[in-house]
Amino acid sequence: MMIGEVAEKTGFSVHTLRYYEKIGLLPETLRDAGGRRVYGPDVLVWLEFVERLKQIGMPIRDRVRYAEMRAQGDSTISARRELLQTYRDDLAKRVASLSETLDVLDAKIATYETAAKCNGASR
Amino acid sequence: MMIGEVAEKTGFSVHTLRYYEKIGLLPETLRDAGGRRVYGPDVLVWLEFVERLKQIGMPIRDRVRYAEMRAQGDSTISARRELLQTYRDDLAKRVASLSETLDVLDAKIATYETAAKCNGASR
DNA sequence: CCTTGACCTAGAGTACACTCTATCACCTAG
DNA sequence: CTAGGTGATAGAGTGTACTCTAGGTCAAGG
Repeated sequence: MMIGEVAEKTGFSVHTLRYYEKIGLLPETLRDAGGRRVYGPDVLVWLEFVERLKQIGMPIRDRVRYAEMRAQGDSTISARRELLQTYRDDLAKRVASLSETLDVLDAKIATYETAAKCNGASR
Repeated sequence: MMIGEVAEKTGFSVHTLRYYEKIGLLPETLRDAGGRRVYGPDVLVWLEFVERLKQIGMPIRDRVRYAEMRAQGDSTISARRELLQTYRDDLAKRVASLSETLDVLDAKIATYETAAKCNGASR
């Protein structure tokens, strides 16, 4: 796979993919004779996971840290577990809080609908 | 209430509160004889809601837009409802996706624990 | 051959949302 | 009456995470 295809499949832009490689979030890839990056299919799985880490609000620095540990192999497993655990617990709280906000929004929207109806009826 | 007290009660910094006023996210407040802002208790309720809008990822521009509509009164109710509805629907999707990610993380953490145990047993 | 399009690098620029600095005014307690 | 704390303004600076530009290489199709 060339970089354009990876971009298309993952939703990251070509620029972003090169940027991710530069900061160490993606491993350095093989190059073809012309110096162009050639990716294996594994990168898609990894990028999908990175996208998840991004969506839970893990800052890029920690994503890089995680990527570096992953590259170092099994010796970093417990550190990786701890890192994920921290974000997992945080995420659980955030999901709870967001669910609550969902209810608040629904209530607010409901009052707006009532208000609109009353206006409509009275005029 | 002076600005410091509002900051303490809401968790926003004094700087941020003044910034919010400048961009229109907070209404201009009354001032005392010395030119200092004097807030009523309502501002706490509003700021709590603003905080929620922030946490669901509404960009500050839309928060300001919402604040401006609110200040304009009842004529903007349906526009406000629409704006909230958009973010509500988005939020519902995000909550679902984050719950999924929570499962992914739990699974990952579980495999790390298994890996650690196996290593531990073999050594 | 030459154009088109995908790729390359290094590095500058952007958007967002604050966050801080410098410098000043005012009030209260010691 | 002065020191400390809180308030004020305008505007500069920061951190995060991209995003884009300039200037170039390379392979394939017309």
